[in-house]
Amino acid sequence: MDAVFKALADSTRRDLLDALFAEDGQTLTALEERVPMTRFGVMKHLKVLEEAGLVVTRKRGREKLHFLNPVPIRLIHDRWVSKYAEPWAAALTELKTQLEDS
Amino acid sequence: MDAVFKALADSTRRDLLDALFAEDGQTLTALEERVPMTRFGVMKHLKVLEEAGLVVTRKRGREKLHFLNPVPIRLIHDRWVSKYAEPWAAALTELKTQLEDS
DNA sequence: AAGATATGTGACCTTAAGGTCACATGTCAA
DNA sequence: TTGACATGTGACCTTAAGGTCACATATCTT
Repeated sequence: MDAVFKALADSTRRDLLDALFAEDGQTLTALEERVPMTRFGVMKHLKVLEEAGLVVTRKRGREKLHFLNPVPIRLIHDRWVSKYAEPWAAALTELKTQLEDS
Repeated sequence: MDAVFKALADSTRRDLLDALFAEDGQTLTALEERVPMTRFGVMKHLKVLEEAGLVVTRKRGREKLHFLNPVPIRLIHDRWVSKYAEPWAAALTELKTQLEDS
């Protein structure tokens, strides 16, 4: 899970995930144009995302297609974010209840 | 928001947030004991967390009390995580519906 | 077969992150 | 008011992250 957090820490990588969210299965060359960086930088970032399980790939001839895998984000949501986000929602609910009672 | 992602990227900092989640308002010396590191390392991490808005502090005499602020995590949940997590939930719901229909 | 296209690898550079320490400041308590 | 306690600051070191490039390999196309 640490690898996922670390992967999400870089804005370029989050942009790449956004690009794949908008259009899945893109090739390296296609992704390169979405980001102000050379092909090699993008490759490194994609490797980090892949090793974190956030991106999964498939080769088609000489091309490498990149697909978004939302499962790790989902896991972080369930096992981490919700822990901090839910008490907030609970507090709001309680506040709402108190307001309605008054 | 980038600062929040970067702050969450380090496991020591996540441990510190956990410690504050378990017991809010802890002092630096108290937090130091929860983590295998000198006081100075903890100070740096707390500074990062504070600058990201994840921790808010109050001074009481010579002590500095640290409080967890869940709002940035909530924002990341709403503006980022949910984007990737919800389609997954939607897919599960759809699958569930299809199974029930068959 | 040959050139164009798509991706891979390793070396390399620069900067910043993570961590420690010597030293300094502020505050409490007897 | 002196010593113990809590925190702050700046210098310093080491490692890794982010990025580029020269070069190599694989694949398509004609």
